[in-house]
Amino acid sequence: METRELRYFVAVAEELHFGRAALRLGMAQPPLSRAISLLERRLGVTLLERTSRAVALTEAGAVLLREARAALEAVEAAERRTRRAGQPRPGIVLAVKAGASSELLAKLLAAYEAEPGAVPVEVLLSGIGEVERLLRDGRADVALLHRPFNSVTGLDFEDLVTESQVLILPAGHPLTGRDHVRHDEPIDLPPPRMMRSDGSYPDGPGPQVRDHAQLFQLIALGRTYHLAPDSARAQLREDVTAVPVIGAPEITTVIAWPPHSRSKAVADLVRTACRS
Amino acid sequence: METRELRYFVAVAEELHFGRAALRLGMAQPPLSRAISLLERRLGVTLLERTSRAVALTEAGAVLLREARAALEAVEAAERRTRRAGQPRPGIVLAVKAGASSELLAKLLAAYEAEPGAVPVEVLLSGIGEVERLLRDGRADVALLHRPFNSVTGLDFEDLVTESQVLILPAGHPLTGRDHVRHDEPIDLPPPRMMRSDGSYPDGPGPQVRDHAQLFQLIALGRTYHLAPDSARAQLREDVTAVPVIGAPEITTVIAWPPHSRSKAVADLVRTACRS
DNA sequence: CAGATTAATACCTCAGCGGTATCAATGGGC
DNA sequence: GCCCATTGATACCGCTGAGGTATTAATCTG
Repeated sequence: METRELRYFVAVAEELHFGRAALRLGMAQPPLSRAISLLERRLGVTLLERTSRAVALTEAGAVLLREARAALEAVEAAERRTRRAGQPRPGIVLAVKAGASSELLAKLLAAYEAEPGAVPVEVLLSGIGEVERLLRDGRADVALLHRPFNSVTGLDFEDLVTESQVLILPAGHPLTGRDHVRHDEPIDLPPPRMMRSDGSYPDGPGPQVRDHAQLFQLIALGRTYHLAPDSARAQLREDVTAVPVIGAPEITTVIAWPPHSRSKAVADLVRTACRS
Repeated sequence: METRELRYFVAVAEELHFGRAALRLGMAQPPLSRAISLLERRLGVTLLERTSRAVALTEAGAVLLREARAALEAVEAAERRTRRAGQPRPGIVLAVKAGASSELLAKLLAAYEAEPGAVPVEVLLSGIGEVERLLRDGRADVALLHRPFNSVTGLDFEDLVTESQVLILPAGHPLTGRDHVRHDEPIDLPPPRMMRSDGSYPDGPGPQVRDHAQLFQLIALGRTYHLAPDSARAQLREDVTAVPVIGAPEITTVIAWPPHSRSKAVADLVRTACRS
């Protein structure tokens, strides 16, 4: 199977419409139809159930959609990482969830840069829930993220620090008088609805949130709240307040990397991180 | 990048010889040379350092070799899993290290088959160190393996049972009189040299071993020893003996699966395994 | 220095990929 | 119930580009 075929199939499977998929791929509909049916013939499997009015995925088609996405990400990753490695002075890209502990990051970078053989580290501040994708598709080589919030599925990782959680509330909120809240206490604010990596938002009450700046703005305006690791207190704005939460699962900051890409630079950075 | 280009590059990078690589790919040498240099031009990166006598990988070439192998495995996995899913009665393939606990396996299979909606499970007994590869390239959907012996790098897994280790020795060996040995005690036999997945063997003393049957044969002959989980005692031959080891790391049998492929059947099997 | 080895270049052929025109099937509106 | 819009499939054509053969250029060896 060629990546071209996979790209075609993913487009059709996502659009469930040959015309729109062809448009998205910048080609005409007939060759796309032909390519898909050729793919089906070669695999010996029906991927799409089509009537002349509608297209639906078969069971096998759903499997291929999942697998093809993963495979295409791996190919993209190969391309990106090779391009980076070919640069005159290749560095590594460290993805960090915007809003993660900046002291930890600063300490890590300082410690690594003091290492012999350190290469330039480009820090990529990434949006909510985007870090895993960056690692998988090769835009980043290594990342700091938070368990259990971020999924480390398919990644290698080492624990760095474990912290308790704090509840971040508007200044002057009734709960800010308390010295702690229990994790199961009801809060009279709706939870934020964080943007997913595909740009959609979960359903429910509460404001839609695209990034951390917006989140804190909304907290300050009294529209929502947020749970964060304890270290976030150091970088809070004046108009929001943190209250420790007891009974909530602890948050572990981990350093993660894609399983097979253990370049020396990544290995060094990981080792440095684990020592400090 | 197309998978064809990746296959070409991997062949050249492994052979470090355009002629042999072309032979392996079933094509002539000139179009292969051209394809590789076109790939380099498109990536804007030199992948191979060639003189008219020899070919060597550049730094970037080494990166692409690693990444391309992973990407090609993902594409192969997509193809295999889709083919399987398109079968009239698609089942799942469970890879088990030959020599792993057969009681656990039997119990798991029995429990799963009693589940509503269970699909046929094909058990694939696989060689030493081969299980991870089977999962990654789509020949298996889920596997039983042993931490920390098998690496679960890039896989999702759940712990099943944890056991202590036993030392497996020829019947009549002096240590078999003892009721335990310490993990750091010297043994007057050489360790077995297990075949690696690429067919090579580690250096050192001790016999080369291809599979478990051969291993136990060699133990019975007094040529080597073996460390195994406690449950292995149930399936020992008459002519070998197990002695508990104390102080050694425990062996955990885990059920593992590739991170993104959570089909319902795999999820059911995993849930069943964790409950029992 | 001659010959062997090996990658690159020149040139040719044709498979197959994509485009346009059209058909066939289906569902909705009146 | 009939017509038309919608949508995927088919037919056919043109051209890009992948692969083959012949040859050259460069380098190592005896």
